[in-house]
Amino acid sequence: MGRWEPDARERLVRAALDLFGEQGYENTAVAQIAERAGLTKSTFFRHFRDKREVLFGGQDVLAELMTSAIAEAPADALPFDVVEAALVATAVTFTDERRAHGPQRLEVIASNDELRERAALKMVGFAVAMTDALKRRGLPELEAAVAAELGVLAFDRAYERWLPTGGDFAEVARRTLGDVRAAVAGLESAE
Amino acid sequence: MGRWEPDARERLVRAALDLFGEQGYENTAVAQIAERAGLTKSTFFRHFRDKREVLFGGQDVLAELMTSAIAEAPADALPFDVVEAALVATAVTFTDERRAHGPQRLEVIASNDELRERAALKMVGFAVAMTDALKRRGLPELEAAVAAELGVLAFDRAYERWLPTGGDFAEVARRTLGDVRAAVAGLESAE
DNA sequence: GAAGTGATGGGACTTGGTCTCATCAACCGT
DNA sequence: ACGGTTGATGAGACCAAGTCCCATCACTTC
Repeated sequence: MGRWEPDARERLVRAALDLFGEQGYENTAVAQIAERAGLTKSTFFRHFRDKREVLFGGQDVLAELMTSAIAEAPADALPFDVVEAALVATAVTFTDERRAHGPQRLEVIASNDELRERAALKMVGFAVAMTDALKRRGLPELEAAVAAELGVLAFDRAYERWLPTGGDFAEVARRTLGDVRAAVAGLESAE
Repeated sequence: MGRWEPDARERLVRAALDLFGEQGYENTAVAQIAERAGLTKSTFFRHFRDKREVLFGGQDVLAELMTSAIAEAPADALPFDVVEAALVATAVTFTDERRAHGPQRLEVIASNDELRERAALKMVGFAVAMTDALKRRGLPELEAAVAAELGVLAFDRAYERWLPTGGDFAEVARRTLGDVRAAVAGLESAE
């Protein structure tokens, strides 16, 4: 594996994050990101499908962790507990290093339509992955979809809770999913 | 309001749908769509923010219908009933003419990543709109979000149910939301 | 040391999208 | 009827995203 400087991909991510913060996403050209990373436009697109993707690395790993956890959950576990296992399984990826550039990343995403769009697609991807995994356990299709959708909602909120404080993501995820469950119960019972 | 031929916007939509069907979305250039509609690229982008948007007209109207219905629902209505009112309120837009090019539209969207992305964003838009409207009624934030998310799920499925058969969308929406409610209840009670 | 492999550089090319200016049809008031 | 205004369109320059192809270089292996 011939290389000049190592970690081209990570260097691109850092350069992108910095430049987006300095000048905004739209005012930053891909060529400029590559240049700051000591690379070229060609190499950038060899590492990322498009300009947006540089902010969404590793989402496929998350989906994989979720589906594995769902597949391996005890056969008699209740749907919500299976979903909880899926969220907890992603905790290994929520490292301190990831937390470091988290807020900056969220800010950039919030500032731009294209990026919000990509974020939405990633969430849908999680929902689809979890739905399929739940169906494979024999859960009826609609129940699987509902459970997955609520799981993604909880995951999203858990991330936002975890970012400022840090700590154990698994714990935050469990608590957040518990809140969602309570909210569901609240909807069912008349007020 | 000076014009040469009327209905430029609709002509663009028709031309786009036809060309996408014939050659695929990616193999169709905006200039080509405009040409078939007897217009130019400039005019296309005056009517649509980007190439994708030509397939997603009127989504803002839907969001508006939903939020209005939620705001005007009886003060003592239960959350799920408010959401039901929101879905039912959109029925006026589901005309036979819209049903005509529905399948073609769905097929094109399914064929392309960019378009699935845009579709996902539109759904998120609905969810946000409904969440806000529900919060304005005094519903706790998380309950509002959960109710909205489930409403969007039902809306999505109702549309796919309605497309092949046609008929009264309001009826389909009510039935679909009922199914979602039942699924939620199924998740809560042990199996 | 020669051949092979994998990542990179470089540049041509297409197309989406923006911007600016000119044009033309309809409308309006006198 | 006539000139001015308005609003939609045409035309073309321009930039950046993304694709493609081929040359190049570092590192490995035999």
